[in-house]
Amino acid sequence: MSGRIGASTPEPSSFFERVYELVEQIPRGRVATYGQVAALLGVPRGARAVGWALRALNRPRARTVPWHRVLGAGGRISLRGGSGPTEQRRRLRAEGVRFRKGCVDLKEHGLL
DNA sequence: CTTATGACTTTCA
DNA sequence: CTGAAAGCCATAA
Repeated sequence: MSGRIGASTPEPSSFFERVYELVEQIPRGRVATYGQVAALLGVPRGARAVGWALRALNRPRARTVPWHRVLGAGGRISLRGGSGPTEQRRRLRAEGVRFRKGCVDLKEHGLL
């Protein structure tokens, strides 16, 4: 490591790490949308990129990232197919999140 | 460098 | 409400 970045600099290697860090900071009982996460990262239009980061969690190397706290626009579950949506809904419910017609109230659980 | 994919979002019919 | 299309971002090949 010659002249590499400062050791005390968290320096995220990729956009992924930034997403993980942010999602990990989401308090229990609270939910955020892809667009919100992307916006907080500085990319209001990077909702897709955020989806890519979470999708990587599917892989066996996943860390303790509460991906189930990330929903689509309007607090709606974007995941489709597989046991994704079911698992997410189940976990959120276990955290005290109330569902409204299959959607979550961002007014109550939104990041504010 | 270009191409293709995707756990997104918004708009139009 | 449902369905389709376009736009934008990041990564992998």
